[in-house]
Amino acid sequence: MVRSPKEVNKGAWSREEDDILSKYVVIHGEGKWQKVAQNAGLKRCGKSCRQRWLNYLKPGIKRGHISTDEEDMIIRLHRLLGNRWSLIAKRLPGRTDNEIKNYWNTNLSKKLQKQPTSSSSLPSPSSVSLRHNHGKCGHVAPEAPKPRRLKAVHQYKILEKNSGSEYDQGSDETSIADFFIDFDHQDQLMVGDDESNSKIPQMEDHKVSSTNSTHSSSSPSDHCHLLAEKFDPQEILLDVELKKMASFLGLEND
DNA sequence: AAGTAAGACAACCGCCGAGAT
DNA sequence: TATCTCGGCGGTTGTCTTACT
Repeated sequence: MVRSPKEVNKGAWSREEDDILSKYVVIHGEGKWQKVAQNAGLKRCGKSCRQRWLNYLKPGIKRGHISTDEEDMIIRLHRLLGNRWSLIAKRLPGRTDNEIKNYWNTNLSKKLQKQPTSSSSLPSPSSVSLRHNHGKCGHVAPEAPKPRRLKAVHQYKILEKNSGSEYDQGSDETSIADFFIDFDHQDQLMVGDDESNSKIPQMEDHKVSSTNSTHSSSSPSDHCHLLAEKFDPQEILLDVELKKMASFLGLEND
């Protein structure tokens, strides 16, 4: 019998698999997911292991019942950031991008669509539309520019070339939409991670220890601090833009 | 009670960037 | 410098559950 050398399980994870993965990661730590899958004896691809761990098994993950506070936060952040679920998730300790994404697609997008188009009708960076296949839930409109991860370093280099002048001259008039299309907030928002980033309000009611434990303060963070310094003028600008946007959206009180 | 539609969510897929070699 | 590998991300799909007829 000829069998493919790699037998890979698909579909729902069993409790046994969860146990194996949890124990392995607790002992050996995260990372090298391909090896995790191999060494732990899981017939799963590395990606699958990573996703399972990050979304369900990792300590500190909150599941179910998204509070109104959290919901409100998701809505606001989505207005600002679009479908940047990972970024949004960073603002909601214990929540995963996948969960927020699902929650948005199944609940919030519809809820917002039902709402009158007065205050909350500003097209978000990636405007909400009905899912096309079954008309089930909202997704990015086909014509909307796909949110793509851009390179912070790239932006930083551009800024450096222009001595930071590109964005502090006349950019006040830049439309919010253009701003989102031309300039990606994500990486700047990520700079300095949660603790140092206060451009967007963060849920205060929980401090999840795991977020601290995963925050390495070695060389990568040095790099981040460096970037944060380089980005300073822009961060100020970002703050201004966010305030403008908040004002535009009637969210000044944030 | 059975069948069907809609909802909810877990998981997969493909793309991309960063780092290693 | 080019290529490869890994990890991260967002979009999409599959499946199970619930509501409705």
